[in-house]
Formats: sequence, C-alpha cells, structure tokens
Amino acid sequence: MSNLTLEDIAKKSGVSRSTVSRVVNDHQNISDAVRTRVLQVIKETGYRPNAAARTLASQRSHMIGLVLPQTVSSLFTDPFYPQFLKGISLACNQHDYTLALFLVSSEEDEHKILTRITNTSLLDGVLVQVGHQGDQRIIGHLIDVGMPQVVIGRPVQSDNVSFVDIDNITAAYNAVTYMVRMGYNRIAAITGPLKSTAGIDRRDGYIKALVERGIKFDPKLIVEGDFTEQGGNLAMQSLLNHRPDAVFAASDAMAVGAIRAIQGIGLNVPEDIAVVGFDDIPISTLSDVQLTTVRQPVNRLGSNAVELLIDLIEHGTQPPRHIILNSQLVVRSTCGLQSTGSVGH
Amino acid sequence: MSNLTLEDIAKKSGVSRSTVSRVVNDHQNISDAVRTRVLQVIKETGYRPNAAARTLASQRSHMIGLVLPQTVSSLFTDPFYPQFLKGISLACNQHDYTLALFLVSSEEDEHKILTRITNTSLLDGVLVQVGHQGDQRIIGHLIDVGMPQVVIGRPVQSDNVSFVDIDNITAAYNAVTYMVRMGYNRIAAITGPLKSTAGIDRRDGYIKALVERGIKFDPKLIVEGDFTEQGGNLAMQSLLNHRPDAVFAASDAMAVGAIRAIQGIGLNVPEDIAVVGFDDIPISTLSDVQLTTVRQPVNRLGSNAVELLIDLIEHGTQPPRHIILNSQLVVRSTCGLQSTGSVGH
DNA sequence: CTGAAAGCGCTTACAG
DNA sequence: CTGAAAGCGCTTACAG
Repeated sequence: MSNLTLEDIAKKSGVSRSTVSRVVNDHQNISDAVRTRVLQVIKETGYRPNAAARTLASQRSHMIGLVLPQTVSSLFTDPFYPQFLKGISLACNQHDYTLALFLVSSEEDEHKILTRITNTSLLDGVLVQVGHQGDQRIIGHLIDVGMPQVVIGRPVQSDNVSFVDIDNITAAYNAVTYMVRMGYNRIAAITGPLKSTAGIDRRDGYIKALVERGIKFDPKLIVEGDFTEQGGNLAMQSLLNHRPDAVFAASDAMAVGAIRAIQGIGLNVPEDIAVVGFDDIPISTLSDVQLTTVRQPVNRLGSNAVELLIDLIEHGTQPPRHIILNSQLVVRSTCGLQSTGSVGH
Repeated sequence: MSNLTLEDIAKKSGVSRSTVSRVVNDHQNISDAVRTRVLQVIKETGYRPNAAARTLASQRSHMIGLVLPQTVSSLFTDPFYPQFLKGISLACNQHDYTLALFLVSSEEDEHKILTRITNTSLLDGVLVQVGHQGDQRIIGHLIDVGMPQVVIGRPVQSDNVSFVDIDNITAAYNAVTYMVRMGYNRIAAITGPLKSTAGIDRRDGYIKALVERGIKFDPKLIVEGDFTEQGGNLAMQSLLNHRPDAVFAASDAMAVGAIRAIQGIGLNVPEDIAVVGFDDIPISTLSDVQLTTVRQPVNRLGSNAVELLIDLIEHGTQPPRHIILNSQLVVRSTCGLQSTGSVGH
C-alpha cells in the first residue's frame, strides 16, 4: 500500500533525497552507516520505487519488447516458441530487464502495436522475430524511429540491422550430406516458402550438398512447401510420381505430412523412402516414428538476441552485428537404421 | 528520432501544451479547427508521446503483467500455453494495454520478479496463473502490496482474490458420466496432484459421477498422478492389477502415458480398456490414437481474465469476483467407438 | 473550448 | 561522502 516517496524515506532517515536515491540504486561512495540506516528505513516502511519516475528521469525503462509477427497461428503448432520464450525470459531476468510481449495477429493489431512500441520511454529496445512471412514492415518502422532492435532470424534486407540466426544453409547441407552418405541418391526436397530466408537457405544447403557430392540435381525433385504438415503432405504426393528414395523436408511438420503421404500409398519409412526433417519438434510418444532431424539451438537463439540487444542499448549502436548459430543433426530412424558417426541424440 | 515534446508541438501549432495533450488523448470539447491543426503538426513532425511521463502524471501505466509460476518446464510440453497467451495478448491489444510477461523458473527468479512487479507505476495490475503447484506466495505478496490481481485457475485460498477458472468438477463429472453411459463400470482414475485445486476438483467430479450412477466406488481404482505422461504411465501400470475396464485421466499427457502402459502389456484401447483424457492437446497425426477428452475454453479463460482485471483496475476493487467457465467433452474413439448424443468435435 | 500552473517521483551533474 | 537544485515530459483540476 506504500505510497511513500524517496522524499519520505529521506526525511525518516535524516538524509537528503539524493542520498536515498544513491543507496536504492546501489551507487558507490556511500558511508556504511548511512547506507545501513536508509536500507533499514526502506525495509521497515516497505518503500517501493516508482518505475515511471525513474524512467522519466533516467531516460531508460529497462524494458524490452518482443514482437512475434503474424505468428499467432503457428504459435500453436510450433513447439519452437515455448523454448524460445523461455530463453528470452530467462536472459531478461538475468539482466534485470522486463519483457513486454507483442503478438501481432492482424493488420489492425500491427498498427496499434507499432504506435505503442514506438512511444518514447516505453521500451529501451525491441526484439523482432522474422516469421516465415518475413515481416519487413515492422523492422523498417523501428529503424525509422531509431529504436534499438535485434532481429531473430535473418530478414530479407539485413544490411542495416543486427540479427541472430541459425546457419540454415550449413544445417541443411549437413543433413543432406548425411542422407547421401547413407546411400540415397534420388533425394527430394520439400522447401519452406521461398520468400523467407529460412526457406531459401535450407533449399540452398540441400542443393549445395548434392552438387558437392556429384549427385545430379533434378528440379522435379524440389517442391515448395509452407512449413505446415498439410503442405508437406501435398508436396509429397506430387513428389511420389518422380520416385525419390529419400526426402529432405525443411520442417518437421512437413516431414510428418510427407511420412503420412508415403504411408498412405502403402510404402514404408525408411525402407522405401527415407525422411529427414528440420526443427526437432517433440512428436507424440504414441507415434512409432523416430524422426531424424535438425535441432536448432533455440534457447541460445533467444538469450543471444537479448544480450546483443542490451549491448546495443547500453553501448550505442555501432555498425549492425550478425550472430550465426550452429545446429545439430539428430540421427534417429527415419533415414537409415544404423546410426553412423553423426551426432546422436 | 523525434525527441519532440508536447511543448514543441504546442509551439508549432500555436496552442497551449494542455490543448495538445487533450487532442493526443482524444478528449472532447476541442474545436475541430484546433484538433485538425494539431493533428497535422503531430503527423508532420512524427511526435511520439513519452510513456513514462504520461504514466507518472496520470498514475496509470496501461500495462499489465502475466506471471507464470514455476511453469517453465511444463511450458514446453503443455500446448495449453500458446493458446492461452494468444487469448491474453489479443484481449490486451483490444483494450490498449501492454502485456509484460514473467516466467518464474527458480526461487531466485521469483524474488527478482516480485520486487520488479511491485514497483509503483510499472504495472496497473497482474494476472497470475496458478500452476499445478498452486503458488500462493506470489498471490499473497500481491495482496499485501495492494496490487490489483486476477488469478487464472482457482487458488487454494480463494476468499480474498478474484479468479477465473474452468468448472473442473463438472467437466470431470460429465466425462465420467459419459463413460458410465458407454457401459463401463470399473472405471479407474488417474488424478492430478492433490495439492492443486485442478487435481482435487477433477477427482471429485469423477467420484460424484460414480456415486450418482450408483457405481461402487473402489479406492484401489484411484491413483494420484502428476499430470505428466510418465506419471500417467506409472499410475496405469499399478492400476492394471485391479482390472479396470476404463480409466479417466486428469490430463491428456497422463492419458497418453496410460495408453502406452495398456498397449505395453498387449491390450488394446478401447477394446480392453477405454481411456478418457483432459485438455484436448493436439496429438501428432502420426498417432493412431483418437483421444476422447475434455476441451477447456482456453482462449476465453485468457480474455475473461484480462477483462476482469481491467475492470478491477478501472473501477475499483469491490469484493473479489469469481468467473467459472464450462468445458466441453470431445468424443473421439478411445472410449467406445460410436459417438452418442455427446458434444462432438 | 482553452490556458497557466502545479504536480507526478525520480536522477544526476554540480558544488562542496 | 552528501546536499540543493534543475529537469525529465506529461496530466489535470481550476479558471475563465
């Protein structure tokens, strides 16, 4: 219930308001006697600092925003998010920042959110995830108003903005190289949307692996998906005509859809067609499928982004920085049954 | 980049600061001419209000906090959260509140978060989810400092706090009544932790249904679980000795664990033992299991909580209010194969 | 419908 | 190590 102010604490402790402010903010150069006394009074009275006044005077809110654009639908299906949120939240706590969450689910939302976010002295900086849609509008707007920002994922135009992303090309390259080593040579790909950098990069990694291994690259074996299970299912159905012996899906959801399509015509995974996914989502233990897939360092993605952002906030803007994280191939049983030298679970 | 203040806008528009403030805040009683002119200047200059100054002067931050206690681990596995977050976030947007997210994952976290949250003028109010642990400490602390709060789920001590919850008793009662009607009469239960109200209520609903239908209630057929799949699996194994013909699990995760235990000894669901779950989590489509379960109105849970909280904030505290939402039985195929008159998917 | 003025509760050079 | 003072950028009775 305390509506006490610094002034009140000062009076009760017999010192000035400045001094109380200094002990509250844990500054140096306070005599132990004074510090102890003030701390005592604060504890007794239950004084709670006023965050708004603090922010107004110091020009720093110690709050950062996390914007998840248009993502609300995939938020349900993509187990990426819980982990991701945890990483970000933990990092914020550690560094004494508060996290404001903005889920953008409509154009109207976006407008409201954008004007809120760009209020002066609300947020010290913001994290923007580029969804599979590749949302440039928000990023551009934040650049315009000079708000410190770190993008999670690589935006299509990435020159003047800091981001942290996984190395999608190498991750896909490693996965497909593994498939080749397992003896497959008609390896199809179900890509993500090719307007997203994740979609493009994972496809490029696939192509690079084939080329490097001297496997003839058949355009008929590539089809663009949308990262969803249904999309994967459809894609696989069309792929079936071209008799692949394996398929690399750019998301686990699409891999699951593909597996259903394969099983749907009476074939088996991996005996008839091998499948490798991307994401390492938890698949129900009721499923007999043990998906070989790529695992992203989701936690570190979040914590790195937070730390980079805080650095930008506290130490100026500098040229944009880019952090690229490595992924890991998780070998299970949908692509050859014996595990080779690859990284296991 | 605008570091313009109200004063600047006032000067450029040839009016007073008060007037500019009024048009920014969309007050009545402003002449159209003035309003138009000021709006014009604001647009031209890209003026952005200072949130901290606003909050300090008005004593209202238009920000609410969402505290998810100790939940970080289940955040991964429980698909409840994404939906839940969406409902809350949408409602916040609609009412022009900003949402601050606090995931409590350790004692140390809790301390930091609590002192942050209780800062004056940071949050207008807070939403606290009572996890399966039933976290009273946070709720009590918020009551102590007089912070407006709405609990999501029913806290163990619920007298002096507002909450919104689902009617767990009736939900479980309806599910078990359905099982009885499907002809089962040795119906076991795997409950949640009996220190959580959700655990208790779902068990009580189960018992109520049996009693009301005149089925002898066998204590050996009840075992306490922990809401996890593994817990469900273990519980089912011990239950198997007592030859139930059906089992009501207080969470889908436990239902899945139970099904695996049943299948593990070569029995089938629902032919040998029927299973009903609780939550309606999405189970991978690779699974052949179509779980009959209880679906909670997760979205409404969130939006109701937000709206109740905003009401508390804006219209005073009054006596605590309690909102109880109904759930829905989703009949699929793990408890009898033909659907009866019950609510379908 | 509009303005002058007080006040919201802090932080932070500046002096000493 | 400590204090007096200015200032952060708004809102909101109060008058007119």
